Amino acid sequence: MKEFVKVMKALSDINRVKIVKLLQHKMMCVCELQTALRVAQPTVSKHLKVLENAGLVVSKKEGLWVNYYLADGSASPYAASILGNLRHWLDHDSELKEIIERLPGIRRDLICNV
Amino acid sequence: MKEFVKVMKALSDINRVKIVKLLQHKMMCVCELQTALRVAQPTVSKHLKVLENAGLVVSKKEGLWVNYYLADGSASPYAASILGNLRHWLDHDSELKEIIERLPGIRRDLICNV
DNA sequence: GAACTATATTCCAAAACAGGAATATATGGG
DNA sequence: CCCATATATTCCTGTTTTGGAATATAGTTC
Repeated sequence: MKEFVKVMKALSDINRVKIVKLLQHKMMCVCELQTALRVAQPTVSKHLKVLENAGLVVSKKEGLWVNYYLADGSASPYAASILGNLRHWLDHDSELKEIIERLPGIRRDLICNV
Repeated sequence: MKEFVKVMKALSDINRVKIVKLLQHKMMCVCELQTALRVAQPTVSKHLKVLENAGLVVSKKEGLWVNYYLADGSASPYAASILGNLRHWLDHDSELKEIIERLPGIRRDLICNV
């Protein structure tokens, strides 16, 4: 029950849903997500923590960056199921489409000083 | 997006999830749910409003009572899908099982002065 | 229509939540 | 070791959410 509610809670914030939908396209680091969502860096970090805790995303530290990926669902059957649904849900959301269009230009090598 | 988040928000409260799971067994009125959940009557009414607004339950006024049923999902594809999953999810939750056991004894004709 | 009753609404207090500024942590390069 | 940088954490503030007490509403019965 608690696990289920945790997944629901994680997806009951618009920015966190956006993050999940963005990660469907490619793995992203915090600074890329920050640019995509136009919010402060700590805000993104905290949302990612909630999502990871619910088993919806996973992180992999790679050098100075932390890359975030969609979870495979093995951590939570609820997360797995909703992630499956979200693969086709919300694809026509205008707010989301606007971000997806900007996505190709959002690259860490342009945001950071690589 | 807003519709999806609304469904997630509706199911991100433990008492509301309990209500959905209880309605899988039978339609119930407010006073029966109140007894089942052991919370105040306005609390139940408000939770039901949130669930109905998300397309997860429907209400039918019948005399002095208002009966609540699981929605058929026609109001929201997100609600429909999650309701489908919830049909088998959480069946082994202990907190929920405790309520289900009490369920046969929770009848409006015993609670109210019919 | 007056009394009763099941439910909804309003109002309030406590708790949880979201966002950003400031700060801490950790990794890489000199 | 020191500096720069990407991310995490802490702290604070404003907002939302939850729950119950009090009240309003609507339907039933007499």
